[in-house]
Amino acid sequence: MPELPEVETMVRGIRPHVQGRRIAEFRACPCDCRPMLVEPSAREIARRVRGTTISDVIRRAKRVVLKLNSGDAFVIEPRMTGLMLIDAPPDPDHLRYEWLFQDGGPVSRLQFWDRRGLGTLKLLSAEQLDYLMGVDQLGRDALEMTASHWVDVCAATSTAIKVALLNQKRVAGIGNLYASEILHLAKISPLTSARQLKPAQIDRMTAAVLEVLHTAIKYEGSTLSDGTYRNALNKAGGYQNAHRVYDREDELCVTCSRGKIIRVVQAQRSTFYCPVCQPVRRRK
DNA sequence: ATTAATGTTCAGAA
DNA sequence: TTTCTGAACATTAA
Repeated sequence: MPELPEVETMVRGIRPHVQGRRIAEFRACPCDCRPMLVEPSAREIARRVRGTTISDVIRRAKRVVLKLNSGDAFVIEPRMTGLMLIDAPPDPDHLRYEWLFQDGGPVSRLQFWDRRGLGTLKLLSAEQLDYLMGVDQLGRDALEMTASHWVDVCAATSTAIKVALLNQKRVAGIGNLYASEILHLAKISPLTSARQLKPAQIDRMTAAVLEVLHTAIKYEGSTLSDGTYRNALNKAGGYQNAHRVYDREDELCVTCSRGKIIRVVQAQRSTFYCPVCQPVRRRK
């Protein structure tokens, strides 16, 4: 489920291990497991990156970017179940691609694991990366959003605010889990039309986005009951214990202690909220 | 034993 | 133009 906090955790976790390292080899999973979207071909990528050095590791929305001193950059989208791991124990079922570093010392590895195989890996030129970094293809990063930016985003659509938060062209980085958490903290009904949000609500949402995402990063993301998500050292995150509404249907609301958390479906995704704290119509 | 659900993204239809 | 639907895949729960 990597959303912004999980991808940020991946980036912070792998950076000290791979920044400045020379790529001895890039290769697809040696067991030739299920294919995954990769551009160009794995063989062509291997040819282009052999001997280059990873100059920087950054996050763009929910993607991991490995910048190379050649100007090219790897862009990895974990999507549902992708992981970036450092020197992980062997797991031929989940390993998709790996980078080998030698640098004169013992071999160490960066690996991309993906249980479901929905993730993608691309090698982009500097020009292609510039395009990806702009706000045309992906919106402004959620951590960079000010109240004024949110006013613009909300004015631009009449869809439900929960659905708008998931649109990566409007704002980049928020996914299904954190959208529910943010709206509960902000005391906004997920069913409210984005355009109908009052200034006070937008202010609360602005603060809630930063509070929820920064706290989730501090706890190294959420590992759900299926245990899929892991940090770069293959350890589970801790933010799931702080979830206010996500996957807490029928539980008592932690804020008001009166409402029961309910689950509804919006845009074919589960939304969790407290009908007492997050009434559809604004109070007073 | 089938069906629904799960984190994300995008092509194609409405 | 914008918004909605289904598919990509693996695994688990009902």
